[in-house]
Amino acid sequence: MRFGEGVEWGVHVCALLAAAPPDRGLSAKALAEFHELPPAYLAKHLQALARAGLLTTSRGPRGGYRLARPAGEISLWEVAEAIEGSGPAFRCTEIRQRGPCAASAKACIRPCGIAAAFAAAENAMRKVLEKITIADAAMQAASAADSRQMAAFRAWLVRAAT
Amino acid sequence: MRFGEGVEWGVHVCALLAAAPPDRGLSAKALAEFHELPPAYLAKHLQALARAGLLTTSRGPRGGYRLARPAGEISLWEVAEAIEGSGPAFRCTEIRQRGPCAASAKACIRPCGIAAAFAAAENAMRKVLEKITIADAAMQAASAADSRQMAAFRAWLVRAAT
DNA sequence: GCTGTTATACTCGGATAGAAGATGTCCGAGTCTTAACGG
DNA sequence: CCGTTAAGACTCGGACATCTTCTATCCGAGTATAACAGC
Repeated sequence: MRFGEGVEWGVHVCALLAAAPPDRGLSAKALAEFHELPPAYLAKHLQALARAGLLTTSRGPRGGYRLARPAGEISLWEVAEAIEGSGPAFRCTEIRQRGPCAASAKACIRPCGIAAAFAAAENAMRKVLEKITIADAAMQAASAADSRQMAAFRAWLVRAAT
Repeated sequence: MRFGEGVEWGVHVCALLAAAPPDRGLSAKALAEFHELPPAYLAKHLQALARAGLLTTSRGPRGGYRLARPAGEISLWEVAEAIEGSGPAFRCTEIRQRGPCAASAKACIRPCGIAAAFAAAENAMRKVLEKITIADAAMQAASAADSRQMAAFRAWLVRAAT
């Protein structure tokens, strides 16, 4: 059970976009450069975020990505789901209905208890991630940075927005 | 983010072993037959469970697997971890330390806020799964079964223990 | 000087390879059973 | 009739293929920009 690498990238990128001026998009190339990520592959995940409605895109020169909603209204769960897909983590294949002692189909109207347990666990995880927003992540990152890093960040922003 | 198929198999198999007589092991072949699972592949997961100390093995004729502990002391989390591995679901690669605005190593003594958020979410899921035991799963399965299925199960048990 | 047009460069978007992990299968090592054999 | 022993069959254990998913990359489609020519 593991999250793909793209989830980490997606959250960091969204936090970066939250700190950028909202009237101006950041290109995939700039976003990749900021974290030294492979530009083409990051672009793939950015497309997934755009398809999910978390980012809006502008093409052409001075185009790029920006947050589709205020950062406080985008949860970490939405980002993870946009990149990883929306299926449940535990997929019950109903093996109780197979084999020599198969349960009758009538008895299987209620979901399998094991699947229900994992679904409850996944819900608990989802609830935590739904309560944490991109704004929270950006705030934490900003508070952890010293003045030197903040100055470097501002300088990078104006350069990336050229 | 998803659990492998082996986790489902492992939990079902452990629940089955919980219902079997504790003085007598069940072979991998019998366990596979019960759910119509590929025997060789299920054996692989059974080995993982044995390595993790959840099952004990006996070789030779009339050998097989049995629970190493009472079913009420084996949690679903332990089963999942034994099969999937113990690493964290979200692995922070510290991309904040890379790029033109890299955070200083000194500022990174405290863990990344994003990684902490995902770790908290994973802990929430783990806590739920730690509270649910194999005994609970076996009980639910038994209560969902009708009398016909219970009779078939008992008949299968004596045949598998031949 | 202003406006319309056109060429350009920059951006996203989906289609296309490669690597890693999960899935599935096989045969050898080990051991308990069992039955034959000798005492 | 009993103890010993050796063969046999059954079991687990790890090494060996196959396949899906994740990772990584490239080139074409589309658009705002900016230069340029005409008025």
